[in-house]
Amino acid sequence: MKKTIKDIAEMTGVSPGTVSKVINNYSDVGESTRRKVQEALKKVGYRTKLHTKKNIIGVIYGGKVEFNHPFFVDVINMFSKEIGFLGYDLLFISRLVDNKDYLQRCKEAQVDGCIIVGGEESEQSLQELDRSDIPCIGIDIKLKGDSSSYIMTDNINLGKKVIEHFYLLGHREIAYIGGRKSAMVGSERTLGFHRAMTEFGLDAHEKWIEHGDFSEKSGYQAMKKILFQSDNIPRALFVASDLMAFGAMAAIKQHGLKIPSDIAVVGCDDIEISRYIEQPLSTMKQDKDKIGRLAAYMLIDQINGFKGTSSVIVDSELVIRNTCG
Amino acid sequence: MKKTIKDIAEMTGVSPGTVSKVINNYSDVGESTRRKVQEALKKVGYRTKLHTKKNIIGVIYGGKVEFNHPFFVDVINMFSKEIGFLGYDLLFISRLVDNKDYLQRCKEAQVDGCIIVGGEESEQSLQELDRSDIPCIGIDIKLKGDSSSYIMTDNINLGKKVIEHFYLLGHREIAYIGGRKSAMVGSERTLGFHRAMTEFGLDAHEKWIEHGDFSEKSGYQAMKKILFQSDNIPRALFVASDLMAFGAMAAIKQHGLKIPSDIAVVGCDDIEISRYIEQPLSTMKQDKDKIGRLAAYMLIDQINGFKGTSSVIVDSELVIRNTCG
DNA sequence: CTGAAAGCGCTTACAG
DNA sequence: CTGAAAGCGCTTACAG
Repeated sequence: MKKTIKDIAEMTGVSPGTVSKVINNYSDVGESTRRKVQEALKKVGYRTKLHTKKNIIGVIYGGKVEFNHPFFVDVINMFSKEIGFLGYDLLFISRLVDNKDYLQRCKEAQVDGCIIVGGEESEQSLQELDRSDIPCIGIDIKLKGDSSSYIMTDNINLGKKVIEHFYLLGHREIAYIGGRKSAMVGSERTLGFHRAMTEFGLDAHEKWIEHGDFSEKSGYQAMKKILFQSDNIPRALFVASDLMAFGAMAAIKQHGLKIPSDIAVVGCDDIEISRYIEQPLSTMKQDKDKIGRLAAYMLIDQINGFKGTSSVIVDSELVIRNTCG
Repeated sequence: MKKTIKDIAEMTGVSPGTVSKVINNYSDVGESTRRKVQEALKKVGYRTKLHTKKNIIGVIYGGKVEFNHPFFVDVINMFSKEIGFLGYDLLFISRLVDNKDYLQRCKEAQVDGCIIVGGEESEQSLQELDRSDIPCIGIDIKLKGDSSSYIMTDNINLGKKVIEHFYLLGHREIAYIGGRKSAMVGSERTLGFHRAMTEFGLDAHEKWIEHGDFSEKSGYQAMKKILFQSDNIPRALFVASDLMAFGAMAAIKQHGLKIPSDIAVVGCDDIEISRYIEQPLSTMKQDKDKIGRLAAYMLIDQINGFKGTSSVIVDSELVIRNTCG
């Protein structure tokens, strides 16, 4: 049975007008009355005619992530399938010229929850959304809000697995191309690299460490720097994204070096193209299907008020193809 | 100034109750009254509180198209950028188990317009949407409704270009793998193939013509059939999608034949992977950016009531890489 | 801080 | 087929 303001008023022994004021966040309501009414509203799941449940999930791409991002597109594909089965549609909030307020847009559209894909923890408008009471799930971005959680690959351990593999192959001279440090994903992979190097007693040669922005081009430029700045060349290279690895491989070949005999390369992500390219890339596979499915179920749990779900760290796996021993 | 039902009533010299009835499609209203009121509603752009403009575009994937479809993902990416600039968000309507009614979902969500991506003209729920008064743009699907238009590559001419290229290369024995005939895109490419063969005075060998469903696997199976069913093998192969071409190439290689020296292959779409694979695929490139941008502007024009925009046929271009002479 | 009451925008059973 | 009027769900200026 649909509840009205009047019902709530009766339940709480208060006038309909006062209930209306609570709903609309008027300031002239006593604190205890407000709480009492809010509880009742929540209990019966009160919704005004304009605010019926919309069954819409907001999707927000942080930073410079685009729609056709080779990693996230597969994550979101699986996410959309799972959440579609549960009756939800996906509202992709456009990035606007004037740095639009995501939170406001989500409220206008009355989304039931949000998924935030990539981007950086420092982005103002993402933080606002994170801190709001809209349930949010972050993919590769650490959300901290009370109604938020996130899913992220164990980026520190990921680095360790790569270095371990190189170590067992006998490589001691290892180079590294990281992503943007401002993104948690970037900084953690870098941290993982350094920790692993220390753990295996290897020197992280400063001239062999560069950073890009996860794009193919930036990987190319970073590798160029490494090859030109240093007198000797590394024997192995760990790159924090497959896209950057493609660029780095191009730079290596241009330099007249062979992969993997001169330099072994391991990327990170396992995007689809990595399997198809001329020389299929060895890479740290992140389980895109699992991440997408997890995100769907965690978000639904948040929406339904099962607070149990905290954040999840998923493991990664080395996929050996043709670019490392 | 916000108009109410009362204003409309005064404008048309009718009671507010009657206006309400027109708005809610009650049947007991006289035809002339109804028209008069509807005109007034339209003129002042009447919207009830529940029906303010939402600035949302519905996105519907027809048939089995998925979110990460290598061709459409780029089209939609460009579309979303353009339409995002104009202040719209994108609502991806989920495909539901019980063959949900797209039209109803679009009305509930009050989308301002729709883009329908792929799929087949015969799909019931797409037809309903097409025939509704919601502005729709079809990509690779022929919409016929009064408020609809579509964008499609010139698939007939596309076939001609491929055959012409083969012809000039001296190939006379040409095989063809088409897509689903129930999709306009599929049937037109097939038609284009046959017409071009006739035009160049070539025989379309029945055993060299197979059909898949645009997927990689179906291309593989189709090529297997062609290779096993026929005594002699063709010298050239035209495949109606890049994905099917990948499968066909695998089958050719398994058969111990070389591309392009034994069989020349040309695909269709120019998806991103085609450039990256071990043996980069020659293909008919469709201008994804242009299509995405066109779709955005045509849809906005429809929404704003500029009926001028009819459907658009875009041209394609042969991109020669390593699989044909 | 709270409620009684006027009012808004809309819908709908009913009379003609 | 049409309108006067009761009514619904909600908001809001005002009195206390």
